[in-house]
Amino acid sequence: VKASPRQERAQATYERLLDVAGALLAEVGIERISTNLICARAGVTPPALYRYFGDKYAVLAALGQRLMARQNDVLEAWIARHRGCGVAALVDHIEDLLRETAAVTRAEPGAAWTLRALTASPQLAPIRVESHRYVTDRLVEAYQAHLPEIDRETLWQRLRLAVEFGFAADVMLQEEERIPAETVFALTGQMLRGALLPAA
Amino acid sequence: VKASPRQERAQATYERLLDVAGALLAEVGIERISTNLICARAGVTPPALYRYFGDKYAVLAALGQRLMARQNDVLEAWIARHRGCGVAALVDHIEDLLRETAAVTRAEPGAAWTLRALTASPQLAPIRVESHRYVTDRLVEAYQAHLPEIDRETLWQRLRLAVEFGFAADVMLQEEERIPAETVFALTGQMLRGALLPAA
DNA sequence: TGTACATCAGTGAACGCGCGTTCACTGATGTAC
DNA sequence: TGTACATCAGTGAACGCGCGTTCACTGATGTAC
Repeated sequence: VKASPRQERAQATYERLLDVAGALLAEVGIERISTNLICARAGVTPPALYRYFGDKYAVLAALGQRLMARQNDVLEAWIARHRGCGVAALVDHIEDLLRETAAVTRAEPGAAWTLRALTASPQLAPIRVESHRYVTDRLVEAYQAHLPEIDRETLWQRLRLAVEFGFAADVMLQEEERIPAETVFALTGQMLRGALLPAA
Repeated sequence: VKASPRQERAQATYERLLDVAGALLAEVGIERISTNLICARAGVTPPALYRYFGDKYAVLAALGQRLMARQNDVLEAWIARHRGCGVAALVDHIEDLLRETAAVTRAEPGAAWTLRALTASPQLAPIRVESHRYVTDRLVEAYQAHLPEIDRETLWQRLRLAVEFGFAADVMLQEEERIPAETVFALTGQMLRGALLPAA
């Protein structure tokens, strides 16, 4: 039964703790990050952290959820933008979605490492899987509206894999500087279209 | 300056330490695994571990390298099998490569988690990137032989992304039971072909 | 084939340190009258 | 507008535990003659 931040100062502390946690994931990794380290960097004492988070994993979970929520906002906006334009628009503008999602990841220093940590920890992995499934559901919804004749499960599977690859590309961006970001978007978009068009 | 195992017993101990480390990565994750825990599970005392490994990361690095070496063996065999058959064979049999690589991952209990840990730790990530680049180089070599007219860098970038997605699919296999393995292979193969054929 | 010695492969026990977490408390902010 | 009180947001200091790692040593295996 943890408190949620009610006052402005508290809200700032809460967000700062998450920001610091993300930065530390990038610096020392999930295997070396610690609550004491997060607190020290954030300029608060440990009990301040435990006021808002039940334990260490709750911090990382909240960090991951905050990041994925921001990415989902991008997704919702993208879907809303192309929903009325037929399935061709949804397929043609995949690159936009990749680019905008990548912008969210790039904006936060430790975002890519947060996503990686979310994959690597057995304790956190379900959070990521759940989010990817949610994203897939929303995409299925958007596509199915224009393609009532397609088997829903088939569409789900194709989009689920597309989501996985989309995030894989996102996370690879900063890691492989031998491929320009725009090339990654273009190639990934091309691949995903290849998997979606036969269904469409 | 660490010893390498010379006698049979030592070799067995060395391999057992890596096996246990992989299993523990799956059970407790990279953020909770410890040398003491590995040793206890392997039935040896800590100095036995430090006889062969300089520190904790050396264990995980060796584990990752052993796994990726096994996957690379599969790759070499696959390339050798299709090298003489023209580029169509290389493109058509991508699913075989995915299937055989996945078999290696499935054979070892913690293999998928080893790959995830290798991505999530800033200390270990370079090992994985290097291996993926190596795999890409070998593939470029194989493809380029049949396609001398293609820009080598373009080919490299396409294959690099294909490698990333191949491993992403591999790691997703056990995590997303809503997609059958064969469907993952088929869809992934289809996507990768989509990115390779325009170049070919 | 047997023995002496060198090398290899471990054990037993502990070290200092930082971990995750908690207790009892103080200071800051909001609210009622 | 000022004061009394409730609630919120932190601090200071420490806890026990397991971490990564090491020292000095013993037991097992290989080798030379």
